[in-house]
Amino acid sequence: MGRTAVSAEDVKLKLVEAEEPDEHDYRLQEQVGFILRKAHQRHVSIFAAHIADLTPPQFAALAKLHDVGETSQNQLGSLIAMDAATVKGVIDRLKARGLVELSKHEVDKRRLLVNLTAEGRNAVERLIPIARDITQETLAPLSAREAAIFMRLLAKLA
Amino acid sequence: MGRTAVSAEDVKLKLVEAEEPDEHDYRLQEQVGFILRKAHQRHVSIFAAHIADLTPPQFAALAKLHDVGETSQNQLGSLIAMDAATVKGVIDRLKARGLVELSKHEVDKRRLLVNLTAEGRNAVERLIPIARDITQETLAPLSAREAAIFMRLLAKLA
DNA sequence: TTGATATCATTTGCATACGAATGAATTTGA
DNA sequence: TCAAATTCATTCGTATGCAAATGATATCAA
Repeated sequence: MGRTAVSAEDVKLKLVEAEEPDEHDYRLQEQVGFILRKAHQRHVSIFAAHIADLTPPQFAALAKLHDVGETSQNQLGSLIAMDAATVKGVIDRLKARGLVELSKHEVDKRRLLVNLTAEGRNAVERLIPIARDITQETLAPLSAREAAIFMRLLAKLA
Repeated sequence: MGRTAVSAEDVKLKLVEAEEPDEHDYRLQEQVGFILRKAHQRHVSIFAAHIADLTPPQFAALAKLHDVGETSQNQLGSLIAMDAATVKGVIDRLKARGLVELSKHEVDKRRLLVNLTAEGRNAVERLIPIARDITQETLAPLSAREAAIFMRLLAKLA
């Protein structure tokens, strides 16, 4: 058989077939959201291996309180990227363990002030060096140069 | 006053003071875990804005089932980085909505096979283009070049 | 001043996420 | 072969994480 006429139909069919892999071929493992979730999971796991009795959000609350001192619950939440409902649970648990204490704002009666207790302060100061190790271990798969680039780009995303 | 004797005590004191900022100055906002958590939060929020009736883990389960076909619940879990307890909840909810169906493995009676229903398959195929948009929007703060670098480094971390 | 808005906190409901314990079924190895 | 170890799935308990509704208080504006 020699040359055969190529109809518009054939061309269309060919194009559709060529598009098909692009259309259906969705690689979950390459999507940023999926990998972000896995990287976060890995970090939480490293954190737990070093600090067994606090979660990352709990430590974040303590570290931020250590940094800024007394604040309202909501204000603290916005400093550590937690909504009101979430921060309440975290603070409740820290309070139950004696690491923070709560008091009412004298002037604005809506506000609930949060403070580190002496024990909470000791805990943060003891844990900060360990937290640095956790950061290091999390970034360990990257060279120093790569880690610096990664942190810059990650910050742009967050 | 002219030159004063400098004791070993003074030098030590000076060193301790110099270390202090390094010791206590822990910048939560610069720690990889904290930013990773925020980046993940942002992604979930973008996802929810585009796909209101499924969560990222639910979509991950559907997309992976679409990719690999029938698998056991645990196997699916390992493919999408979910432990057995978590994947069970996700699959239960997808089943309740008619997007997946379950059956027993003929040979290995321990296994629970998971499959897309016709409705589930339609849903995934409809959503995949939207999921691509979500990936794009998540990476939008980065240039194409930066995004490529970021994905390479993120994959190393996860 | 007072009525509308906004802010702070709480509660409820739902959805991951994971450790630990348990039970059923399968595989391994002595 | 058969006891030990492993795998698959379920359940329980605890901890984020967020939307939505609610109540109390504060601020703003007409």
